[in-house]
Amino acid sequence: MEGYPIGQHKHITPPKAANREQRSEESRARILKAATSIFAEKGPEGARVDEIADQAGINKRMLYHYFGNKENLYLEVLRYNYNKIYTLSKNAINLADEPKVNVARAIRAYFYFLADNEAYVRLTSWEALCVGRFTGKLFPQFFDLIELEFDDLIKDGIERGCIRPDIDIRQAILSVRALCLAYFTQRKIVQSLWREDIFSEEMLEACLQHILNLIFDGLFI
Amino acid sequence: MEGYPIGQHKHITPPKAANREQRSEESRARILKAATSIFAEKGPEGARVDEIADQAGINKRMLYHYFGNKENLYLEVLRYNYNKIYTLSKNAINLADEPKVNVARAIRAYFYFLADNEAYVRLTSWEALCVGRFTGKLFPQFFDLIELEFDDLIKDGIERGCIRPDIDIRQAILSVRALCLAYFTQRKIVQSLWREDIFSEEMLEACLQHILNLIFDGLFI
Amino acid sequence: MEGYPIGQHKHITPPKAANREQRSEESRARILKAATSIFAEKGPEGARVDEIADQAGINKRMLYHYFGNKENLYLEVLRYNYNKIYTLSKNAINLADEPKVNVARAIRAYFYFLADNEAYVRLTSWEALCVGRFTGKLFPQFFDLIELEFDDLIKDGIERGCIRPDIDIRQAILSVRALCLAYFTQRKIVQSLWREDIFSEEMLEACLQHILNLIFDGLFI
Amino acid sequence: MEGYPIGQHKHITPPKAANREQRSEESRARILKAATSIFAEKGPEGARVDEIADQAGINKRMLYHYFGNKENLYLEVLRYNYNKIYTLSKNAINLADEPKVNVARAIRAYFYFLADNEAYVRLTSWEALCVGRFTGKLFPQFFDLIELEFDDLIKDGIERGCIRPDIDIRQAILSVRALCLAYFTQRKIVQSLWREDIFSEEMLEACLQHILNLIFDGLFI
DNA sequence: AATGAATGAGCTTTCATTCAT
DNA sequence: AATGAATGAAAGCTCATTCAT
Repeated sequence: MEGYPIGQHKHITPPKAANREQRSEESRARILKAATSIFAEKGPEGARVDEIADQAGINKRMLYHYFGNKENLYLEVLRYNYNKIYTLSKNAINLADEPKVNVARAIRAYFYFLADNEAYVRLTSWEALCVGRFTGKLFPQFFDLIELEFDDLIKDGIERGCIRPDIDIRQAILSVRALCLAYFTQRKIVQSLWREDIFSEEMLEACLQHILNLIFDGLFI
Repeated sequence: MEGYPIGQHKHITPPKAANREQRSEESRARILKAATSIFAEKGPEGARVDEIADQAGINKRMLYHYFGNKENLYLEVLRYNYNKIYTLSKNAINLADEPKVNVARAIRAYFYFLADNEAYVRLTSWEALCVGRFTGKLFPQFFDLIELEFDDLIKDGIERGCIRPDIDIRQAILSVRALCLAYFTQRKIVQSLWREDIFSEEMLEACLQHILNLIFDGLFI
Repeated sequence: MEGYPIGQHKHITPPKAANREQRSEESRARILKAATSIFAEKGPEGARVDEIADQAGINKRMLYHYFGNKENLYLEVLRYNYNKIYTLSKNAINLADEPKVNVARAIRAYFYFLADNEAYVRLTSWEALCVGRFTGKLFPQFFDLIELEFDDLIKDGIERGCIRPDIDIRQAILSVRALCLAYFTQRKIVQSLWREDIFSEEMLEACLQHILNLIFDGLFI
Repeated sequence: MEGYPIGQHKHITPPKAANREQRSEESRARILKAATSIFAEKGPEGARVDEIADQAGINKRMLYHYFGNKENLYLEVLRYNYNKIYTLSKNAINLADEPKVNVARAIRAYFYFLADNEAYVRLTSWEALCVGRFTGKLFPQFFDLIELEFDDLIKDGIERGCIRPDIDIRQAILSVRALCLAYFTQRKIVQSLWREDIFSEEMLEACLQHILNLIFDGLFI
């Protein structure tokens, strides 16, 4: 629609084909983006194919051309969004650092990722609820990866004597995950209870500190 | 519901009206029960009125007679199920005991309530996601009530010097809630990761202990 | 519900039966009244049996007991309301008077009857439209009666030389009927066009005069 | 609808888009036609969407695609049919002619329009009855237009001394309308009373003459 | 005579998906 | 590659009517 950058449309040998491919890629991306926002907002059952097509600005038929059907599109949306967090967790850990530093950094990274990615937060929530009805088979795989990632870290912490040796790693991960997600899954409810703006820098940081304190020291003295 | 005044329940002539009313009440209850299970399972959008009527063993028309429409039925289901936890929380606290004991008892009660009431767990999850689309105005009220309940308890704990004075009560409640719920909202996913049966007595108790440890001491030494 | 008037329940030999009959008659009447107003307002298709029962303050089941079904109730309503006008037309004509006086009196009686009986006006309108779908076989009978009534009057007028001899009686009746009905069938539309209150005494009289002028002299000079 | 600019309609390559648009327009028209006949026959409440779709030979879904919902379709039907008469009334009056000629011509045009457009006759009747329940807001607008149209004509007649000066224009219009409509709204009833075929040329002309006589001279001598 | 509970058929409307170009 | 028109199955809801007391 915006046309080609001037002087570029002759560069690649079979221009039309390349162009087609490019536009095709663009369409796919637009669909995926629209689908992400709508599936996140309304869930796999509430989302309407028409609405997605509309928001993507493409013909509904193309959506079927690229993604087959609604369920498959939903799956693709999940895959697309889950990949984001995977790359994230990879960079958070550096075994050269102290365990506490690593854990704090990983939690911080995760927490702010969630703050920035409402769609991700909601998609995982929908999936947790729709397990068995609408896929729900994708997330466990990612959980496994994360467990793998943290496994070494926590074992290292236990060896170095700074993490309780009786910790169940899976439970620990689940707990951290739950603590971080809570603010964002309950976003609107929480917002209505708090007086302040939850998404202010200070508030987010305060929440994160609360979580870190809890992880490191518990609520009781 | 109010029953007969004591001493009268053996009178021979069964009042016809009462019988009618009783059957009506029974039907309402059957609908509510079926609706609870199906709304919990499939959410407000995924649930089908036909299915609810079928499962309740009544004619769909009666459902509309008693509850007006689907959304209102959903609301009634929420009300009905939320009331359960409200009465629960009322009985958990006894300010004569030590704060730690109170907190442990309240968390335990809450945790096992969740373990026993999958429907409740799922209903709150749906509501968190559907806020603004399908009601979502009911839960905050209950949250308020719980906050009120715990407020005194935690303040008492702070005064007695066994709870960190810098604790934000609302965050603390949110965290405890999140930690307990996590096992059950992620039920199926978790189940697929754990080898053992999550709902075995030992496993449940282990999970609860993990949460209590975390609350009392954190993960780190 | 209000009980029997004190001291009266022993007067008539089989008291209960008489009373029953009386209450039964009362119920029938209440149903008929409610049905009239609702059928008039919403037509045979728009009317709801529930609404009629509600407005009559009786159990829906009784309505079926007394009238069999909706269509039959509708028919009974028509019969009941058509009878009113029949008795009316009987008293309007007196062959001793001059034809012009008779006609004026008959039209006046008819016009004011319509003004007072919105239900009648609307019921005939519905029936005209629903002919073949919901009865519509009742009105023609009444039309016949009226024709009979007027026949003599107009023939008399023709003989006496004050009515055009080439008049088609049936057309004349139809025209008068149409002219009178127009104000009331178009009631709401007309009301929205006129500034004044259509149902004020003066306005009604003015309309009637217009019709009489038209009948006696036409619009043109 | 606007057709191709003259001289272009023989171009060979049939533009695909145009073809599509054409088919779409055709479907819309088919729906409108079927809806007209069924709404006219059974009224806004009695008409069934399924029946309309069937008669139009299209899938019910398209009906909703084009017209949104039943009520809106009904409105569109009214608009479509009311337009016919509007264009009619525009051409009937020519102030160069004598008032009597103009009035006779207008009435004649109107009368035969009604004879040819049973749907129009019935639609206005339904609307008069359903005012406030199903729209009923469209007709008054057209009445206003017609009033405007005739206003000059009748004022002219009064000035020239051939129309009674005390005539209320609105009443006159209402009366003429009522007289003409009567034959057709009461069509089936009338038919059952008359021996002859009402829609024979002679009969129609006789009815029209009766109306004109009434307007010009009244029934009485 | 009177009633509340119950029903099945049918209504309007919605949705994911496919056809034809 | 892209599109508007079309579809059938199913959803939520309503209604006249009957059952059981």
